[in-house]
Amino acid sequence: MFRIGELAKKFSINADTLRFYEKQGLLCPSSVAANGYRLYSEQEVKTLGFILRAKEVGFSLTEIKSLLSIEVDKANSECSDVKALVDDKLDQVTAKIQELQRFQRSLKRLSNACCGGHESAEDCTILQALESETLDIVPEHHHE
Amino acid sequence: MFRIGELAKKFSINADTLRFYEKQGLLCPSSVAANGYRLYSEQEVKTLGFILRAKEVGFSLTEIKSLLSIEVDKANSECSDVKALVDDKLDQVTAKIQELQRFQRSLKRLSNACCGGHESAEDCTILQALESETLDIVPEHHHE
DNA sequence: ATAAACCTTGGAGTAAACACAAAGGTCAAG
DNA sequence: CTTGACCTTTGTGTTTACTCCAAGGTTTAT
Repeated sequence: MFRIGELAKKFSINADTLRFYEKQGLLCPSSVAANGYRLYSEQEVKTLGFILRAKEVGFSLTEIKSLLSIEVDKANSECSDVKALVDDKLDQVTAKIQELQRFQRSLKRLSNACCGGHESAEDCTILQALESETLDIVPEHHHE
Repeated sequence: MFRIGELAKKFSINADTLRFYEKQGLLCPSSVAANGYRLYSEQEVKTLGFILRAKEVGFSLTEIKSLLSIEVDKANSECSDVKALVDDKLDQVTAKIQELQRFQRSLKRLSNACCGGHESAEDCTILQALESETLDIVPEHHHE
């Protein structure tokens, strides 16, 4: 059995995080000692590993709670339940990537259009684009 | 001159958002009427457009504040200042995309390994992978 | 005169995932 | 017997970008 600090150290996380997960209903100690200390068994070690791996692939704590509720009651759950959670997450992640890629394209376009030198920002193409209603790059204009 | 509700409507945003931007130091009304109503001029219309376009390319309000402080003092700023903000943002966005793509790859791997059918979750490859210390897909095991 | 549709300020609430601080109990070592 | 390293609970703070609410003043239309 592990005390909270031991379990935390084992996974390089904060003991507060374990208390937080407990409050969120993700990971409860298997027992509590007479002195009030939380005690965790090998089962909780496994579950915590599960939680942290689920985090590694992008699941939120709420989603992990859903995964865990299936995990503890596998017999009454179906593959499709699990896969649905993964596929929902996949859709979310894909949508977010697409949004960020739009940002990335726009930012690259702005960056490439700008000389980035010590010239005055008065003629900066980036600022001009942000001023333009269409976010367009204004063609270079040479002063005579 | 526009009252707050008029300006909000013009840009399809909430009047509360304009008050919020004001509190954040992004957009102040050009004057206040005798009755206390905020009044916005064409200049603020332009600035609000600038703010919203900067948001469209992914800038946070804090970053937009930096952009605006350059925008209002172009003469004493350089292209390099503006480009640095864009390039910093580009790096952030790129890093975030990479993180999400790692999630995406893992999630796809999990999804593809799972039958997603009405089989019991007891043999679900997704759960097995999350249980495995290495997040590996466990090869299919047929019961005899 | 009154109702609707504005406007004001101030402050609270939301999500996410913790980190941290305060005040105090517990335990092993020296 | 005291020190230090644990542990407990409770509650607050962080970040971002709003959104909403309450209580009240103003304006416009009928």
